[in-house]
Amino acid sequence: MDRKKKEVTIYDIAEKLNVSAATVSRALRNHPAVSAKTKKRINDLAESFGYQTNQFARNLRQQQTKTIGVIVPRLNSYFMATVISGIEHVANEAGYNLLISQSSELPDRENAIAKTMFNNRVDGVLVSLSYLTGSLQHFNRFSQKNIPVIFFDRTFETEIYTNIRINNLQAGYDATKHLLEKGCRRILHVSVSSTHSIYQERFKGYAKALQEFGIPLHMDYVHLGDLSLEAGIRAAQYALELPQRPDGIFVANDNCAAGCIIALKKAGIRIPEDIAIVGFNDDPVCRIVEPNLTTIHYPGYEMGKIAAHNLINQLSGSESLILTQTISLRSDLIVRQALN
Amino acid sequence: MDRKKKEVTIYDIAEKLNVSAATVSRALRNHPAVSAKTKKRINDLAESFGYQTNQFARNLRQQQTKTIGVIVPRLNSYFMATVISGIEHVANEAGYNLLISQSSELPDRENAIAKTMFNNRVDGVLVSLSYLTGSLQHFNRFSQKNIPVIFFDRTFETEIYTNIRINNLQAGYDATKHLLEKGCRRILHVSVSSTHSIYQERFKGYAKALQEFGIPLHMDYVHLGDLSLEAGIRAAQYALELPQRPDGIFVANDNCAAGCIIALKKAGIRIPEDIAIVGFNDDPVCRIVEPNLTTIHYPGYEMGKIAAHNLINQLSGSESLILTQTISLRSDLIVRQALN
DNA sequence: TTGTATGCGTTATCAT
DNA sequence: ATGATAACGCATACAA
Repeated sequence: MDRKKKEVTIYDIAEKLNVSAATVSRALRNHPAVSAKTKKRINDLAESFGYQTNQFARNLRQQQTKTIGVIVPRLNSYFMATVISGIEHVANEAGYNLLISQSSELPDRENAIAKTMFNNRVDGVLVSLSYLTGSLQHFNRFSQKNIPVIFFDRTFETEIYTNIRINNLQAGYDATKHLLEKGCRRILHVSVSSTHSIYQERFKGYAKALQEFGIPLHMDYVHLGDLSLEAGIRAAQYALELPQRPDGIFVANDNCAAGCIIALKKAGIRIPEDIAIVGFNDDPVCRIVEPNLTTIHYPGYEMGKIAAHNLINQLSGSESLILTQTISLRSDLIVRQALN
Repeated sequence: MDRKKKEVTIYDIAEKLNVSAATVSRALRNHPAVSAKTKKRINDLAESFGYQTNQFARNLRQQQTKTIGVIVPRLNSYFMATVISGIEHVANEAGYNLLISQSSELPDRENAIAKTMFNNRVDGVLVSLSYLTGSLQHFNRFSQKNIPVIFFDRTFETEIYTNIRINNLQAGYDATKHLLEKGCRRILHVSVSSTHSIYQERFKGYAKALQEFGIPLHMDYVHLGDLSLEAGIRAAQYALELPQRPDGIFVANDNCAAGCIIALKKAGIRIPEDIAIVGFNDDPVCRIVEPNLTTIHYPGYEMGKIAAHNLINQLSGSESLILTQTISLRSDLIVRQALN
């Protein structure tokens, strides 16, 4: 390894200044039990030496890494970028680093990432699950060592971890009710075949709204795909092939809704006059697609901040008992498709 | 720190098996100088103990982290997600971890991130710069310690680092020439006020195409913003206020181009009949906006793979000399707005 | 306020 | 093929 030069250590500084390494160590961390004068001498020399603390030695000694692992299904959505910004904001302030990885919606990748992060001794983990993750057992390794794991957005029913999400039932209800109030009576619900309750909750909200309006629930009016833009195009085809064409569609994701709109318009359907559409997330695409998409605003940035806060609290808390809970954030309907 | 249980170490295994820690260490790493029999005994016990190597101790000892830092301006673009996927693909295969951070286009954040990564002793760094980064001196700390840094996409002219980019001049030329061939004669160029040559190169390509067609270059026909969707809307207003309304616009980013299209259509302009538009990147938004956007396809995934490959080669290379170079990837025009 | 001594868990060197 | 030992750089308990 001839590439790396020798590092400057606290011993080098100590020797030069005729103090002990312990004092240097303390001074560098601004420990109160060091005189202002020595602190200054030490810090000045450290600066001029270009000294950098060796995090490994520190980690090894302190048994903690000041690193938080973040596992998300995909990095390429506006929503995720927003959540991560929120996480970064809080983590940086508290002096934590982030180790970010994407599972690409692959449960196996998710497992591999969890293992890697575990081996790298992250202090805690923030996770949004892939669609098809069927169990949480790959996170057992963390819980066994009392390493906190918090799930956000794509969560899974659990007793032992904290979940942070929005009230998906309410959101699904609001979205569907909006369509009903606009006069829609045959509402298609486009979602994903996922193991996560959040999609089931959105469906329940949909069902609840229908029920309130005395409209029977038909499973023909529930179409499952992968919520991609392409899936939206397929959903549109499905909608048009239905014996009774829908007059409203509630899509569980904006990009998918955009695909839907495009395909429907290509088929000569007028939006929202013939079919009104509501999406989910409040992605920038809502303002690009025409007509602009009515959607559920999802507080991604806040979710990220809250998730990080919560995790860091658990980390710094003296409590050995981790209190698990479900935190629910508010989400609101944003109306954009003017009808009538 | 009562949260953490005591870790299992190689000593625990050694003691139980009546061998030395050195042997355990070797066996765990599959070192040839350990008999198959002992290897098996050790690995079996390690498994049942739930042993995990302590990366810090290893890092401390080996003076390397097997971690690559990735600094990007923003995580919320399809393009970046694609590049990162490419990086991850290669890094994972080679056993490297990724430390990903976004500068949010803030040079100060970029500097802070670089510092943090440096302190965390990343083995190497992959960077796409923020718009306003004016110098590369915050990366000096890396070069001083012979830690390789590679820039991709948003690069800066440099003699000491490797740059990976597309041929922006050619791309700008292709985009503009396409408009010219479609009959446009007053072409507005919308870009960003950035310190990076990539935008200057695109501009040069634009200028070169104009020249070839014998059209004088007017700086009134170059509009600088921040390439956001909103900037696109502003650019559209600018275009409409020009004494001679443009009949073509070459925008250096798809999202911005989408904003442009939306605003122009709202003003009653027909696209591409009145004004034809070409974007840059081949973002999914190209297929959502109407009419679909003609653009430059940018090989993000390949760029990510090449960047990671190159870095890892430098890392594992026995060469102490790092050969800096500029790698140029091919990019192609994708025509979507059918005109005539 | 400062110093001494030790351990964190691993790996490399040198013996055996 | 295996073992003993030192070293990586830092932080802490304890002593002074």
